[in-house]
Amino acid sequence: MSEKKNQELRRAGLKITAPRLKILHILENTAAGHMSAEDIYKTLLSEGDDVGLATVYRVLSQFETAGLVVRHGFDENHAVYELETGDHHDHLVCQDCRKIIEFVDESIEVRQAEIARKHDFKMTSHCLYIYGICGSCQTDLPA
Amino acid sequence: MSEKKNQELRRAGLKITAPRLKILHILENTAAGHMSAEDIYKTLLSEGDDVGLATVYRVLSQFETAGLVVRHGFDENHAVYELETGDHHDHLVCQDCRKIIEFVDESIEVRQAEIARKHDFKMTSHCLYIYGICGSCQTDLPA
DNA sequence: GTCCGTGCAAAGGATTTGCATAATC
DNA sequence: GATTATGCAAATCCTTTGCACGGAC
Repeated sequence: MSEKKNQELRRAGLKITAPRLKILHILENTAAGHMSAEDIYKTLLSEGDDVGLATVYRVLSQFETAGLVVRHGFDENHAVYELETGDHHDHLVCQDCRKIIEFVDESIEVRQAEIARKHDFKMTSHCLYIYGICGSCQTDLPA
Repeated sequence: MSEKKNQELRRAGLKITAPRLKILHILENTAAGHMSAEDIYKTLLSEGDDVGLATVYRVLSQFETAGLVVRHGFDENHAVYELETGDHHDHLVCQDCRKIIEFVDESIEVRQAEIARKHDFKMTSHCLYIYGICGSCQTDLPA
């Protein structure tokens, strides 16, 4: 059943272990889409799994190196991770509820490449974060 | 002579003190344009000034609150600051020499506003980092 | 003189690392 | 059975905070 996950790990050159499978599973099933190491650790604990926080960090780091997950620094104080799905996208971040919405805008992508070229930069990656207040939080705000 | 700096501090509601004037001076005269607290601390020490690192952090934090400087998180591990000049701009970051180039692209700005609106977000700020290798570092790279 | 600012050292939070044990292949 | 993973605790890095003293107004 989780044969797919086993393959993903093997492909990444990592042994199949319980912590790795569980973390992969959590990342695949999170509603939030983006989780911090601490979030994942708490989820594991709440599911009765005995995994150390250090292991969570180690596994996430290995996953990142293997290209299974992408790490983001929306928040200065802690990193969040999401599964690498192959499609690049940028993020809208609600500063109130921390909700994250992904989007892709081709014209921005094109302009970025032009800007890098104009400045003689060989672009390796880029990230665009738009911070704001999402619709539901605007509604919830005190009048 | 540094009467201009005195005014900036007063306007920010901060008393005129040696550490504040010195840090303002360093930020105004840095070639790099963007410095970390540690960078500023080391610069102070190298100039023979006896200022504590904690003070550097405190002053930068006050300056940020006062709108005198802007803080950036290019690097996950430490914040960098630059003087607030009033004009918004985004950044190209060389991953090799850490050089930072500022740029503004009106069409990207416009698209961002549209995207926020489309998702019913009230945009408060945004940041776009393009990471890559700058021209001179490309040349310096081993063949 | 009062209040704010500073230096130092200690505290804090996120992340990493050392080491002995335990699991995978 | 050899090698890689894990858990725990200690260590690190950047940044913040508590406190007593010194300086700005």
